[in-house]
Amino acid sequence: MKVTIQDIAKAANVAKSTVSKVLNDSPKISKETKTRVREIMKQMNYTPSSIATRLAKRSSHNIGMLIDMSKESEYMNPFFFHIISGIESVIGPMKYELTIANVQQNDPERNVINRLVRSGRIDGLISNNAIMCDEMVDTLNGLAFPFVTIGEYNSRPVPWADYDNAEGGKMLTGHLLGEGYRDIAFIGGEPLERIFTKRHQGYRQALLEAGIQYREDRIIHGVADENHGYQAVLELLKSDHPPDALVCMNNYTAFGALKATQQAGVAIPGMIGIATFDDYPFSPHTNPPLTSLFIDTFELGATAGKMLIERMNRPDLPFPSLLLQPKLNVRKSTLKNKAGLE
Amino acid sequence: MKVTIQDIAKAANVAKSTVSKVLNDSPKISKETKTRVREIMKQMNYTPSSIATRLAKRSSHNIGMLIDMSKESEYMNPFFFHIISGIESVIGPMKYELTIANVQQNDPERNVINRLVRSGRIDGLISNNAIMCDEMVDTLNGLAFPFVTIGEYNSRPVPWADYDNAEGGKMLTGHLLGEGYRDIAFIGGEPLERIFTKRHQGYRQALLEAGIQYREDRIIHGVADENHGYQAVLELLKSDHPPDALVCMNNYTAFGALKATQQAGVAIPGMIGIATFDDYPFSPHTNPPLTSLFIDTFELGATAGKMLIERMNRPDLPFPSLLLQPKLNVRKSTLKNKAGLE
DNA sequence: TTGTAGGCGTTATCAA
DNA sequence: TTGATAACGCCTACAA
Repeated sequence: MKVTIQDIAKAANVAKSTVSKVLNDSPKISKETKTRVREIMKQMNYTPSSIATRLAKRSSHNIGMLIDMSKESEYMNPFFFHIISGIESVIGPMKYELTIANVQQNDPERNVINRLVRSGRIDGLISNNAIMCDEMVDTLNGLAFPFVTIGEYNSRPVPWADYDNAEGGKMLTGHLLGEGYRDIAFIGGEPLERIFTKRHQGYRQALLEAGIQYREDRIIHGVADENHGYQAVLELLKSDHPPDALVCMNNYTAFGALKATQQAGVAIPGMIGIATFDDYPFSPHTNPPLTSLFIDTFELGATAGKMLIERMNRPDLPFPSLLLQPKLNVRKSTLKNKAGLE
Repeated sequence: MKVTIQDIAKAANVAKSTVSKVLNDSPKISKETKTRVREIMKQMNYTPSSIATRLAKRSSHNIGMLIDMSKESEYMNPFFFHIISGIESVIGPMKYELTIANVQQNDPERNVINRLVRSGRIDGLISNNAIMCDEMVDTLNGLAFPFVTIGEYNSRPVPWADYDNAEGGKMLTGHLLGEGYRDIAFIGGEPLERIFTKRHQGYRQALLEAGIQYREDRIIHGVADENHGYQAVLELLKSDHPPDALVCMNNYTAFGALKATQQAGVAIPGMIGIATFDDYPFSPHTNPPLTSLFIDTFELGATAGKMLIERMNRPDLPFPSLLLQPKLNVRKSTLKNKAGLE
């Protein structure tokens, strides 16, 4: 069978409490005993049972990450690996584990809480803000259970980490303005989406600062996918006075926009500039390459991880929130001034 | 504090062993007691400690998934979410958890084994074959520990699930031949890579079956990334008799190939056909859209999950292995016969 | 510096 | 049908 602390104790001729102290490198144990016991542990290939340790220590040393397989996939998919890696990069060295749990869409949310939190399976929780809901937040806070949201969350006191979407909207729009575009449409996103609101806000502010009239009819709401991008832009280009630039909610929207534009025979970036949120790995590979807003999702994960650990250590501190800065990757699709040069 | 089985027992005026039996729905407990105890559990908001349960049951009810943040990211990135989702879709309903662990590259591999396996943290393991190595396999098998590899593994007895890369090679090459291409180069992949070997084998067989001479100099080895694809194809196109079609190791290679081809002013698919392994989400969005080989990575994950569970239940059965079939998504980049039609 | 005894929250084995 | 009691494998006083 598995070798236990008892076996080691017997083999070393000491009490198991002594072995335990060696395990935890207690200063009360003599150097000699330590080395001797360790030697034996090595010989017998002993690894302490983490489950027993956890039971005794009353801590699972485990962090949970919520995903929604059914719904989030399109949004999370390209970032998931990096986010996970980021989280793992900070909690791994601290000997924490990462447990991934799927949260059913219509399943009463409490289940996750019971399954993960109340059962003591995890000591802390990281979740996408799209999965989180007020009810869950209240339960979690009621339990004084540490958690962090990836993505801004405002309707409740929640610690979160996010990229500065408003600033991102400003950056994209500002860049387009700087290139000389003047009539910029915003494609994709539903009015009530948290993420849309922020991005749109930045867009609007950039216009304001440039002294350009904000036009409600330049905001084309809709699902942020290729099809909507395509349809929306097709429509726009048919109008009498089409915009001369587009800010797209994400790369899929931008694909649709590219397709529609090319189909309509409108030159990019000469006649129209296209910029987009979310720098997917393939943004540089479209035709023309897409100017897009890069967010370091590894860093985002790492930040969320750090915040969570911090929160677990000092639950008394106020809810923190952290805004990371995106980075604009300028590519051909918006280089009006150099159009045709390359 | 947390409410325990003891508290419930007291409140219900029964022994904690009775409560335990209610928890496990033992047939030896009367209906009345069951409902009464359950009522109290609900009232007191009781959730059994999963750690204590596990200690008592000697099972972690937890499955480990190995990742290599440092190295695999490029390969795994686009598939990771789907693979995880697939695994979770089968183990989740069985109340298993999924723990993600990062395996350090140069770290003596044993550490993972100790940390995860010997410590009893997990009951089963799923790993990419690129992370697995013979030493680890031997240790795992020596421990009679159940595990499954995603990706074929042949140098040791290992249960694995994979897509049929040889068949994929045949499909891509066969499709090109069917379109009338005759001189097909294979771009990317190192001779010793397991995955290259298989894909190349299918490529070769397709040529054989079509009665076309296999030419060693049509195999352009190298890292499967954009840069190599670009350089390799640029070189090829400069030669006196360039190939009239390309099979690329992955989408990045294909990007490079596209770029080089366009730069050289060679028409796709009229003058040259380009097809690639791995249907990334952006394959349809290149210019022209890339014919590529789709693999259902959700299904791959699910299959690995099922195999692992099966293996944990009946460790006596011989090592299974499963080959899933890829699907060819034909797009414009290889439609020689319809070139210019669209 | 080491050992003894009890506890962590369940389950499992017997008795009752 | 229920209840004591001893595991499970480790940790933590407290005692020696």
